[in-house]
Amino acid sequence: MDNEIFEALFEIVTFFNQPQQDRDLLKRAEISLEPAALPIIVRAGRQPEISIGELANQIGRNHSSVSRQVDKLVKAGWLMEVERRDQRIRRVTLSQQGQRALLQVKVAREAAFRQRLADYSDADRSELARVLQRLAATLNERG
Amino acid sequence: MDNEIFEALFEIVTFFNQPQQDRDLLKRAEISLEPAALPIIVRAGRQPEISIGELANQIGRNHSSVSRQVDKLVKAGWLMEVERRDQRIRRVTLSQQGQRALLQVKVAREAAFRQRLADYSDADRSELARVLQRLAATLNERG
DNA sequence: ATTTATTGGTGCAACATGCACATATTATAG
DNA sequence: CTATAATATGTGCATGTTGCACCAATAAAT
Repeated sequence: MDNEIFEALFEIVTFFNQPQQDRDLLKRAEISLEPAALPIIVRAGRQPEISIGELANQIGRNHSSVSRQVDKLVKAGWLMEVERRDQRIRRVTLSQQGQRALLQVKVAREAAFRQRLADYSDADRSELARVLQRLAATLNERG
Repeated sequence: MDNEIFEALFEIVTFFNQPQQDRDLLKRAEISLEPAALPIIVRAGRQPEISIGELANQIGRNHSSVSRQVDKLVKAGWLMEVERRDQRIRRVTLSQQGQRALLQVKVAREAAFRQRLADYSDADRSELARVLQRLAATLNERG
């Protein structure tokens, strides 16, 4: 049965992994943000004061690459650097502009998604919300 | 409530979007496949006889880039070219080797995922499977 | 038969990435 | 307290990937 759960999840995740959607989205929202930057923005939104190393680790790119991407995003005003307690660690947080951008991305994604749920009754939605929320919480435990 | 559904999905999708996992995975499975090639393999698995253009559109990269990636994957034996009915269109399908690789990736992802479900009872799993399968089917309707 | 549209391949310049190494800071050992 | 090790990031450089503009081949439309 875990197999079925996983198969379905694989389909769902694959469906959402369509950078083309994000491009159109960013264009429509008139946000001048390269799609390559989105993973950084998303993670900065989930985890304020995230460090270069944590970003690199989560996104799966070399820290040097992430460092240079973050340079750009800070310069462009999407991220803000936080005061350094440990001087080695550069931590960044979404700026207000960044938060607005992330929100717009979510809203646009949601709009595209909402259409697909047309056939769901209120009870269906309620169940879906409950099940997904638990799954999200489970996945985010620990690591 | 749709908002909550979407928030949870966003979290779940973000969790799975960790290329680092795929790297480790491919290494453990001893599959010499660059992570950049995975989206192509995955989509070829979902949609046999997929064309360069469809791949490019779904993955969000330029067709020229995809064309060159596909060159490599064919050369390396992961993909097979299908006989051309329309001579303009190059269609590819997973080779047996490619199918095995995709399966291994799924199995490895599943193993990492399964650990997280430790707290789910059989009933919980059953419900999760049912709800996710319906969602996956809903998302895959039409285009 | 001619024109138009579709599909994808190629040269080229720009950008992004990883590696190896350097630097700065903090933690640890003695 | 000092010396050493560990951590976190930044930089130069070589390599790889990407998109753009254009071209060639094929198919569809007029």
